[in-house]
Amino acid sequence: MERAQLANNIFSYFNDLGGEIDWRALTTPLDVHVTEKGQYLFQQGDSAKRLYFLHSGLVRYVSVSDQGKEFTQTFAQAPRIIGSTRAMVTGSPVLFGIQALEDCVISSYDWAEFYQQMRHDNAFLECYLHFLESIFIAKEERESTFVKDSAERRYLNFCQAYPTLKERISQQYIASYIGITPVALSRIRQQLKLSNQG
Amino acid sequence: MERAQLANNIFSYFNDLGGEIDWRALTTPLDVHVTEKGQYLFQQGDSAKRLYFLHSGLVRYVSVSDQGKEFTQTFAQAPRIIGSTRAMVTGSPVLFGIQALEDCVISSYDWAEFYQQMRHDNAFLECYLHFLESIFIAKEERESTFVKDSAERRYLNFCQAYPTLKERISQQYIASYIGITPVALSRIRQQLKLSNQG
DNA sequence: AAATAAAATTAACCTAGGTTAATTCTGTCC
DNA sequence: GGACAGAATTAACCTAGGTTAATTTTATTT
Repeated sequence: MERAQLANNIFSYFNDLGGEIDWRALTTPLDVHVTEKGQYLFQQGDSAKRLYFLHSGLVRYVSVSDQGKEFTQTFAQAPRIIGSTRAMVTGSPVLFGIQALEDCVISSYDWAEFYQQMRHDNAFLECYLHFLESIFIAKEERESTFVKDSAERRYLNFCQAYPTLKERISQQYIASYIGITPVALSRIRQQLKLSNQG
Repeated sequence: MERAQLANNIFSYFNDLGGEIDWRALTTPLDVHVTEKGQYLFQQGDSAKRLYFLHSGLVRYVSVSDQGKEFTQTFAQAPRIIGSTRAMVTGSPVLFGIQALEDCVISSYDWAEFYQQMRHDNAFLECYLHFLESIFIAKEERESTFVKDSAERRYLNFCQAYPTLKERISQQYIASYIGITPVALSRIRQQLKLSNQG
């Protein structure tokens, strides 16, 4: 894909958030990354002060606990902004890695430069604001499902919310997304199968 | 407290998020609410399309599961913006109630009007954007603690992060904030006492 | 198609935290 | 200061999900 084409993907993604953004102020060069299935765009602990955009493919945000257990925070499908708001804003190391679950085309801008150039555009600020609102709402819903629902409910919710993802993602990652072990997920699926047969 | 004084509290809170906001565009009238200890500002399921500001006091965001169990999402201390971003943005009923843990003075603006009047001010957008970034980051950290840490760790984290809150809040609410029962929290405290004595 | 590796299932056992209920402690109201 | 209510503790028992390990299924590679 051409660089100009990639940039256009990003521009129209932002515009679709509800604005008429004037992109002429943007002169920051765009980087292109091709990440193969299984590989990491960046690892937990890295510095990741860039705004990434997933043009094609599928990734997961993985964070690893002190005890070495992997936990999937999010799945993200193209086309979408990806990356760590926290790392971009605070400059601190990322709390999760981004792993490609399928071959991906990803591009990126340096966030500080991007924001410096675009912050004077009202339409841009409004779009970015809507983006932040949407990811906040998603996190809030996720928080609620973790505390209120059983693992079985969380699995059913996932299947209902992401019927297509369910087919593209291996079960171990679904388990790590709903916060249980693959063994427990298998058990739950077994029980569901039995109870559905009546 | 005078209405003008209350409005100034809100203005300077926003300004402190890093901007020079021109508030002259704002003509929306401000409402004043006085909420006594134990009372609710609004209940889960209500429509809450206002931007609330907590001038004094302490509240918790409470959501109740289908099985009738209470869960505390957040504690918020004055001075702070409170309310539901989700309800303001989507217009859907709130997923949590706000309960006063101490007597509170709260004021509010209709969000849609407020935003309509202020959205043309770049400095305002930037400040609100920083606010959204900060609440998103807080949620992300909370998500991570829920999945990675044991209840004991979560309790210790809470005590370290909010040493003063710990004294002001009854244990049952701390338990519901870290996602366990009061009985379990009591057990954990007991174990900590024992292990600290060596 | 055979060989290998990775993923999913199943079973046996274990543990953190839930549940219920009795008991003590801490207010706060008259 | 006595009486009552709500909060916290403790104990006994229960359950969802973790752990380990053996077995089968499914994907990859040659």
